[in-house]
Amino acid sequence: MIRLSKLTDYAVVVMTAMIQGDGGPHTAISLAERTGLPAPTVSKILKLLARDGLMASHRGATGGYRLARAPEAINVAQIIAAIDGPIALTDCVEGAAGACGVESLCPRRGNWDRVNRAVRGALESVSLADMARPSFPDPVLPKAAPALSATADAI
Amino acid sequence: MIRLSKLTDYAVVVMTAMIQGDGGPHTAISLAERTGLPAPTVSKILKLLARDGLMASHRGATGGYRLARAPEAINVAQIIAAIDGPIALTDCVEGAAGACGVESLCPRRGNWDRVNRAVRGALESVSLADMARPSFPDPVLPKAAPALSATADAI
DNA sequence: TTAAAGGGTACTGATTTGGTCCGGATTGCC
DNA sequence: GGCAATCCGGACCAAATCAGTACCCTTTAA
Repeated sequence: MIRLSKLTDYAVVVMTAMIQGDGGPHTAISLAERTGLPAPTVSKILKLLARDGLMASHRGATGGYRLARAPEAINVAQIIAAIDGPIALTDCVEGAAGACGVESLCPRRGNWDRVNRAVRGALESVSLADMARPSFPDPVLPKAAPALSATADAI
Repeated sequence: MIRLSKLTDYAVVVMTAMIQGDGGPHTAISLAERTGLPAPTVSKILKLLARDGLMASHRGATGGYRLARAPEAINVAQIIAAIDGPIALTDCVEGAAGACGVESLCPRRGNWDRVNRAVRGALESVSLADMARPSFPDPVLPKAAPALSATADAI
């Protein structure tokens, strides 16, 4: 499976929890309590998100975090980039010559880039607001197959 | 970054090498020599691909592997599925209740599924033939500046 | 019958990741 | 204006996962 770091999953949980709260700043502790995640982990996630400008942090006694933008203006690709770094499927694009071994086959690098772009576009099309919206009854999903999500995941 | 296993990358290299050879069966050894990859690793990859029906294996003294289908009929999603298993970004869809912690936030699970479908569609749209085709207008930049590729990878 | 080649299993090492801790900075309160 | 409480920031450490390797068995053509 394509592994998306667990931290990224947690990040969506934390950000969703912030949307559901009031507009005031949220402390790492309060978010940890509400999500059930360990406090240091939440703190780490918030730090990464703030570094990439997705969060606005305020220090001091009455400090805390709050979303830098509206949930509709934040997409999944940005969250993944903040936690896991740039979205790329292979490290062949890193520029490391030794990793490839045979350069004659390396032109496929351009094709990997095309795949990366496609995946990135798919991730950018989903906003944080979409993730927060329950939408569980599947009213809008086109082909859905709701209860069979496990089956749907298999290729 | 979204980590795609290195084995999958190697699988594309090996399959590309098979296309470039003649129609006859390829042994794991010969493919290892041509790609520069370690022989046991190539053997492991070929075994996985054969198990999923992407390769046709022939045992015995003059045996070897050959593509089960035309390169146009094999897409990247199938290769990933053969090596890494089903394509899913999070293990929240696995059905493990303990992993989520708070069930009230779990409705986002349905949204992750939508993201998974989008990514899967992007991967299915690229065939092995596409990956083998150079399609590299700029053959110059074998190992160019790492800074360039890094910029291209950034969102 | 022999040799060559795929198929399977188990083990080891390394890389990545998740989790934890401590120091520095800021602000409200006395 | 000083103090103390609170919170952010970076660094460190342990565990899990994964890539890679090696060995042995089965199968099949020569």
